[in-house]
Amino acid sequence: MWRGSRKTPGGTLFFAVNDSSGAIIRASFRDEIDKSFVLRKSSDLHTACDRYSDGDLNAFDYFQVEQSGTDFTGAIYTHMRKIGPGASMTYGELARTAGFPGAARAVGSACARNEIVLIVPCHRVVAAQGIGGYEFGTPIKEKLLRHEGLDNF
DNA sequence: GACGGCTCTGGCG
DNA sequence: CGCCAGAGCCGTC
Repeated sequence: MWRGSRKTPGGTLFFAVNDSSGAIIRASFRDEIDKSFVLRKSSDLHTACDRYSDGDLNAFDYFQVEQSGTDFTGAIYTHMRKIGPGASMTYGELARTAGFPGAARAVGSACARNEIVLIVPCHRVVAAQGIGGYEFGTPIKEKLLRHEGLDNF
């Protein structure tokens, strides 16, 4: 495992990657990565962050992710990654799309437990009435959405 | 049981 | 319209 960090429009993103699989296992706007992991200052993920910041909003598309969870959260995260940049979906819509109609609230919980922020774009999931909540504060969520071209929040 | 990044309805101004 | 209870709803711990 190795770790790294890079500045993004949402603040500094701290991440961890599994070197055997190459998959991202953690990404957060808080520095909560295991310090025993080797620190890397550059990688394709670092460059992807730079590209994303420069406007290449699909820069994370190719990256593999590994995240523990249940069948439910797995389905939610999978369908979450299908929400393209510049788009958004409500908690209820995502629930229905993933095959769990009526589970809007549970989707909120799944978003809150997402351990690979930004790459798994939980910030694109909004409430039916407004922007909805965010683990690191709605201002950051708003900045990200704005960066992706959604000014209506 | 209890608790969340929810949602819809109904009332009130 | 907008704002504020109230009451369901669903998966987790």
